[in-house]
Amino acid sequence: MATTLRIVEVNKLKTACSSCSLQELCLPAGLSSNELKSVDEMIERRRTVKRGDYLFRSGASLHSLYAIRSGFMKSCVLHEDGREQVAGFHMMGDLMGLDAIGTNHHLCDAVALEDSEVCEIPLKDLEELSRNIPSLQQHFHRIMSREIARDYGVMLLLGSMRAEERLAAFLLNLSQRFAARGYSATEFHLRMTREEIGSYLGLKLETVSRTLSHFQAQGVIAVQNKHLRILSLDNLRELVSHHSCRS
Amino acid sequence: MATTLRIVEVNKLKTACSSCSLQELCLPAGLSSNELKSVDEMIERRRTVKRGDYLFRSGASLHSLYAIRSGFMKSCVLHEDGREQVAGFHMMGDLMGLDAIGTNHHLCDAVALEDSEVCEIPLKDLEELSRNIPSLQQHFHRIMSREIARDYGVMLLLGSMRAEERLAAFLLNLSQRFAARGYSATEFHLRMTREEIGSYLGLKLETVSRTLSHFQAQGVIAVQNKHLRILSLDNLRELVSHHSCRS
DNA sequence: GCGGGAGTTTGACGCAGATCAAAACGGGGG
DNA sequence: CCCCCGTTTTGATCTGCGTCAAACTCCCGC
Repeated sequence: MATTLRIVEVNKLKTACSSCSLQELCLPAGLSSNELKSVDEMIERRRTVKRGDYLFRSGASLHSLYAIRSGFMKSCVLHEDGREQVAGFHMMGDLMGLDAIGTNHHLCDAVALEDSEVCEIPLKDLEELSRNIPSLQQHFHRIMSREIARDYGVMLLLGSMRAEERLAAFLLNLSQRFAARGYSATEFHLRMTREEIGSYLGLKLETVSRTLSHFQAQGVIAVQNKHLRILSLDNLRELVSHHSCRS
Repeated sequence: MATTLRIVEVNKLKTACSSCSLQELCLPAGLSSNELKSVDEMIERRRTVKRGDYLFRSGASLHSLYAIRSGFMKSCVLHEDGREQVAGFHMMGDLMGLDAIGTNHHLCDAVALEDSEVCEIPLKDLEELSRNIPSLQQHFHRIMSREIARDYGVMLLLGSMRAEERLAAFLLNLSQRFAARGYSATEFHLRMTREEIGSYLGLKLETVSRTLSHFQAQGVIAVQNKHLRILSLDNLRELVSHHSCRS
């Protein structure tokens, strides 16, 4: 009996927000331990998504938001004629599904780029809970707002940067996000293909490949297949703005 | 005395949500008349913004969100090197400032493209009120989510459409939004310059001008300066997808 | 009504990045 | 361990849109 109990406890611990290393990045950031418990109880279940599988599809009705616990995902917007565009790459601590609240239907696909784990957060419960916990409400609003801010950044990138700048900005963004999660800011695996990078950046895969080669020739980065090492963050930062602008 | 009272009442009526024609589009959509009254009391003040003036500037700290009551505005994201990009055009019923909640600082400029009136909504009050009125909370979330959805659409446009498609999509979007507000879907004034359209669409003003001329030559629209008439919504819709794709 | 500056149109030309093609690489499954 | 297919790299060529330039139009203030 005691043994059984302990096992249950351990299992709970393994997946509870209160023991999750992403606590401070994720939805429950800044909550008291009591509040954390409420959030914990709200999580419907943890779900694993195998590489290549869909977490949700465009058009599906919204059940829950998903907090990424581990892994790496992309979201793709679809155009009726079949064109698709990567709208974002998502990693641990990110919340997915925010675009679906407005219509109750997802308007992008979410696909795992490596085996991933997500926490399923029923929207209704989140709304109810955030009515009772002001700091949760506030943090949820901040998360949505940050997504809007991120999108503005992407619009700036797509609308007014040249290929080199886009790619440099993209690498810097990944670097920052890995660093914020305790990983190296200068050395990481690109989980996505060149084509997916290109789609996200509004470029063709050949251009992505050429530009990476070019950065390597300049000594700014070292790429070998999906493995990337940034040799000079400063040079990369310069590349984002100091190259012959076009507007 | 009675006269004075009546004048006050009339003034109040003129600006109260309960008598505002945008009720159903704006923040208080779907509220009971009692709830409407609470929202009304929350509005700090109405403010007018003259053409060319800033409603808020990038970097300024967030005080309030702004609901547009009348007029037309643009929001511009700034790049450190001076480049700027129009991130959106906003009209009556739209809520501005959502991007600032995440950091408490605005990250875009909001500029009036014609004399405009806005309702100032202190974020703190909105958060408090939406804790007590679930349908307000829900609608606020929907509004934020719709902004994210809109941004995804712009990303798709900037990342994978050619010039003609972008412009056609832009005109259709304006058309829908005017129609939703009770104006003509096929005839309206372009409040912004060709350069601003170009900035929003990731094109140069010359390309915007040429493309408009081209649409006119095809008989899809009639433009004269800022006055635009759509001759065939269907043709315009075809232009969005059916032109030689590039991905 | 007239002058001037901002906004728009149109043409000629150039270039960044798309497209086409083909070879090289790499890693997952049998 | 090897084979195969998806991914990546690199080169050659093409093209849509940017750039530069000049003329035209429309307001708005005087």
